[in-house]
Amino acid sequence: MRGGLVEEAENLFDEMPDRNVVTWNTMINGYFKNGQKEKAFGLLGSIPNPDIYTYNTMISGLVQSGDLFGARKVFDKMDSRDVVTWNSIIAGYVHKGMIDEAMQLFHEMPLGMRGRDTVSWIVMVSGLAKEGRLEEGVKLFMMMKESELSPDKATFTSILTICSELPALCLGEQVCAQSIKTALNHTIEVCNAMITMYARCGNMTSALRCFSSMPTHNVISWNSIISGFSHHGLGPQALEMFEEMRFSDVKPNELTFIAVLSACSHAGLVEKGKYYFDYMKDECFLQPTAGHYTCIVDLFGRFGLIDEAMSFIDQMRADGLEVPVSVWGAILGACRVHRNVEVGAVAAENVLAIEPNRSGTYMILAEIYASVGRLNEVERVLTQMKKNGVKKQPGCSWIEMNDGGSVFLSGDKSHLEFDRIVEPLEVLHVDVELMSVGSDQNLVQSCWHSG
DNA sequence: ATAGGGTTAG
Repeated sequence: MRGGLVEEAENLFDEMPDRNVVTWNTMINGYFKNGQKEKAFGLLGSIPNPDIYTYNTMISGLVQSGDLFGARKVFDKMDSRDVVTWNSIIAGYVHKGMIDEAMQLFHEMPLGMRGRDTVSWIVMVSGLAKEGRLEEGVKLFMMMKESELSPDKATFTSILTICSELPALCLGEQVCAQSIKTALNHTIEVCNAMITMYARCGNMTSALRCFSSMPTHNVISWNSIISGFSHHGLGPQALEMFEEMRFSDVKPNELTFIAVLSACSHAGLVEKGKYYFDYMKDECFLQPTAGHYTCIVDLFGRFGLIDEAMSFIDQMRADGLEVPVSVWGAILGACRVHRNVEVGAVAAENVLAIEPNRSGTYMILAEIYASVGRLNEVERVLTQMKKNGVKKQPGCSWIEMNDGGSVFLSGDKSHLEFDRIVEPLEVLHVDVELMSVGSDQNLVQSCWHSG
């Protein structure tokens, strides 16, 4: 049934001498899995004795084919629902990004023995996380622990991912400890989530320890550790891991090469970057995506090879590919660092043609003009930005500490401890300036800007 | 026997 063999399943089904409700349900599920919604409804109309599995299959099939309201109709008509019924319809709302509606159903569903279970909780926790409502996800996870349900490996995976996005090392380490208690800390999905959590919280030592202690690795494990090193500017270590991966029996995928190419970019390894790009196409038969082109253009551009980056764009066009906005963005960033006014103007024009409402593009272009003293042009760009009704949002950052949080807005000095906070920042700034003395000024600046 | 969930980039 799975591999597109619907017709064969159909024939078998038609010829079966004694079909029972399980056979019917399996057939309905198969139709949905093969995108044949109408045939599924056809069977539903002729099934002699539908049971709760039949309706649950309909709900999940409709949800997965994107028809939430069709699923809701089935849900409303049912006179007895079980926990799977509820979880399926809740997952449907989550799938559509209607998280508040999902939450309402989560509160309405029955509690107790056959009611709200681990799956119900995790659907809501991961649903909140998908919408970026990470703190609410954590709160719900805490509430789940207060109930008598114990987390399983999907729960750990999901909450560790939230920790990596916040990021929240303390909570992440607590969750790791809990997973050890339940002996789920060696399952591949939980380990992969741990690697990402440690990496994104800045602890590559623990990330590597976790990776090394895993019994087996899959492509996600490798991608997680490689991109972890890459993210921290540890290009050589990232490439070392990739070379190790080539000796394993796990095949790299598109994401592996995003990590590898951006590692080359951060480490300034132009030749290696070119080599891996060709290796990906010619040896692994992977079609480069917009993301890969962006990495390679970023690699050239960061190193000041703007002409080479531009000829790469020509090559893309010659291959009949659209030049994605991210590629022009990479060129623009390179022109800022290397003060290339001519190409910078072209890149900005191309970015603005696709995304006219991003204030950052205007600001970078103005900065490029300012850096070479063309103040009339600076004025012109800022006027154009205003004319197009684009407003620059003030920069904003926040930090949470033991006794509460603090929010900072660019230009705002109203924080009670402003002076005490700014002092070490100024020391840091002086340190960076000192670093640039006696070394290549441009290089340090490029690191600073691309931070 | 048949139905519901989780992991990798920027």
